[in-house]
Amino acid sequence: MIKKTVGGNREVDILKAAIYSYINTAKPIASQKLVKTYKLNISSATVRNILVKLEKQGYLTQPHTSAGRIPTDKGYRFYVNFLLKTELLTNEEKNFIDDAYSSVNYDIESIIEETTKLLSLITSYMGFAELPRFHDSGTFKHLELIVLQGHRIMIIIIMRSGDMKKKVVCFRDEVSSADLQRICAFLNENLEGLDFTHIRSDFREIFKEKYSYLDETVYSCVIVILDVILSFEEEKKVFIDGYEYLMQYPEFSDINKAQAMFRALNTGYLSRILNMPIDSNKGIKVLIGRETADSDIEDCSLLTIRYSLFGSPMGSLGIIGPRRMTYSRVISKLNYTAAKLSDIMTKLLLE
Amino acid sequence: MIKKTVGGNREVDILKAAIYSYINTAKPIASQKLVKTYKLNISSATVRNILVKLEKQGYLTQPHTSAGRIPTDKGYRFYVNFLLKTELLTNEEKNFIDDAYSSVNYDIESIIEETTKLLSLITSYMGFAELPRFHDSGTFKHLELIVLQGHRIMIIIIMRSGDMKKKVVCFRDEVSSADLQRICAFLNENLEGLDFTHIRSDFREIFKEKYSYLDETVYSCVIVILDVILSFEEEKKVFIDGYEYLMQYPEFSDINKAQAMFRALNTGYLSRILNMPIDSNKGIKVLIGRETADSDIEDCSLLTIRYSLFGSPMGSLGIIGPRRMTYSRVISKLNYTAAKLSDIMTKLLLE
DNA sequence: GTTTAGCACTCTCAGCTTTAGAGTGCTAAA
DNA sequence: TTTAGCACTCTAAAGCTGAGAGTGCTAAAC
Repeated sequence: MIKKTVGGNREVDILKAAIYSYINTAKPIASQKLVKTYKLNISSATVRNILVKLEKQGYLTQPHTSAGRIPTDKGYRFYVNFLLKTELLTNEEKNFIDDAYSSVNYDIESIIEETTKLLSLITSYMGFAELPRFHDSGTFKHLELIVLQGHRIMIIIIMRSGDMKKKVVCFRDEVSSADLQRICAFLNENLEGLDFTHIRSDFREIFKEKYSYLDETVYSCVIVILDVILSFEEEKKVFIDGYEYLMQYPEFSDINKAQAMFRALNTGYLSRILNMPIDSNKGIKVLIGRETADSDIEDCSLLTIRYSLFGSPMGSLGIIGPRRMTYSRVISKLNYTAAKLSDIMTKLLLE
Repeated sequence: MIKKTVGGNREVDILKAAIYSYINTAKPIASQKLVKTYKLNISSATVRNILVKLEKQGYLTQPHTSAGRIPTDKGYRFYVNFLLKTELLTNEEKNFIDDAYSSVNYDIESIIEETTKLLSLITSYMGFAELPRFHDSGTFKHLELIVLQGHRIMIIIIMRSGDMKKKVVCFRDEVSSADLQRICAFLNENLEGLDFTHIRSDFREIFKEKYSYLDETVYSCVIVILDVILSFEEEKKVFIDGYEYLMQYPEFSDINKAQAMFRALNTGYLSRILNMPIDSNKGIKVLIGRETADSDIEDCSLLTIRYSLFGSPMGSLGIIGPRRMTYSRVISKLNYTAAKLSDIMTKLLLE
């Protein structure tokens, strides 16, 4: 942490100004420019002395000897942690986001997909969002079993939210069509309206005790289906949009960097990141440069925030952009979008 | 068409060699290089004379006065139409494609998505594929109606193939839950096993006559649902994969071109193209450069081919790459992949 | 009539030099 | 502690140069 000098936090002000300037111009900032642009009442020589100090402390660096300064990861981190001012969205900006959701239909997948488009549109970075994981509020609606070739059964699960998933399983023993119909009817009757927690802890356990007398094939078939239903709780799919936006930034005019980034995103980088626990309690998690822990995207920053249903977090959304990012604007927009999405999704599930 | 000179089609040979060389090197080809590389038994001066002729006819062009020749759109077109030799796939290549499909599950959407990945992997270009449109062979399996907020009803349609679609509609008048249940049961009972053709021409018409006495609300509700079912026949979704591949080609080292291309692909270019009728009866449709009719991708070529179910075409797949493309290799691979996909999909629908 | 050798000409590309100017770090004085 | 002054460093753009790749033309050869 930077020590505040007596009579004001001049060093911090200069660091802030330097980072702010670099974010907006992508050009190293010089001592004299700092003085002029930010009307500092000190000479450029003094600023230079301070810049040397900040550089020694690791907040700034120089691309080459006689150039201005640019922020390091540590600099951005300090900026994000301590210097960021909350930037309020204008009414237009809010309306724009609201409008995007006003015409959305009641299909969770398309809402999430729409969200990624919206995110990249309003931030000009790449937007992403994952499908909700229904912890406790995903309520079972309907099961459909479809017989495919061989022993394969397609299990279709429809949630009350309108969300649905399908999976093909293959039973060891062939289950008769009549048995399947009975199993399907039985499960539909008993699971309707239950959520994951109840299906797991109540229904599944009770079934194990109560129905163990059943034919082995049928019994294990039901257990498999139940496990498939419950497995959806874990499953995630991440939508990404806005590949074209990132290329407008000078840091990606190097085609190799752009390519490396795409490669990382295509090999599941986001899923890995989103699966990590969110330790920050500030809502938004910020990964800057090397903090992304992937050399392919170390020139990027990644911001994620949870959206929630009925107040409990269900999934993440966020953006990826150049490390030099308009953090405060993006953070405000992410906050607003996440809140809006949470709102929409919650309403959607309240039939 | 190029006039064949007496005693052999030397001009055609040279055009072919020039295009072939440019495809493989991305560098303008010179008269002397042509003689040496392709062991032509004529002098470079003669070749130059021929090159001038070919240039006058519009098949070749020069980037600048004292450079070698590169093919024009017309040149590529001639190459593709008349000079292409069918290139057989090696066993390894075939096995690779087969393997990709061997582990696929029985979900149409994921098969198509997998196909796009496969296409970009085997061609090193961008792969795309659209979901099948069930013309006549899409068979209805099950309908589910879910009441959402207000007058909104989510219509879920499951096809016998395991494919499903959902749509939210809003009726003018509120339909009672009991009525909906009755409608749902009625339709499930009567539509099961019917395909689009029969639903449209037989069931829908007969229903109109036979059930016109019904309550106006219920009657129009059924018609709406039927129309939703039938509308799925038209609906398409195009999957794209392999953004990262295209950047390796020198023609896209210009970041603006890469960006323009992504922009075009993100604004529905592919859907527009795929909706156009396929006039060629050769199976593969090739659009070269300007033929793509979009200035954002005029440096690309686009190859599409239909895949089919039970022999009738159901959707398209293809690739987008630089205009300078290894056409014969790609065409073989597309042919094989489309055949394989048709095979898999057809088997999948044969319950 | 066609082909070819020969040659002057054109154009690019990579490398080099030059120059302007942006910006620094240091020093010594305020 | 701050600042003016200045020498120094480095970049980026512009201009220059020579090598070489390749052409088109011409006149002779086949």
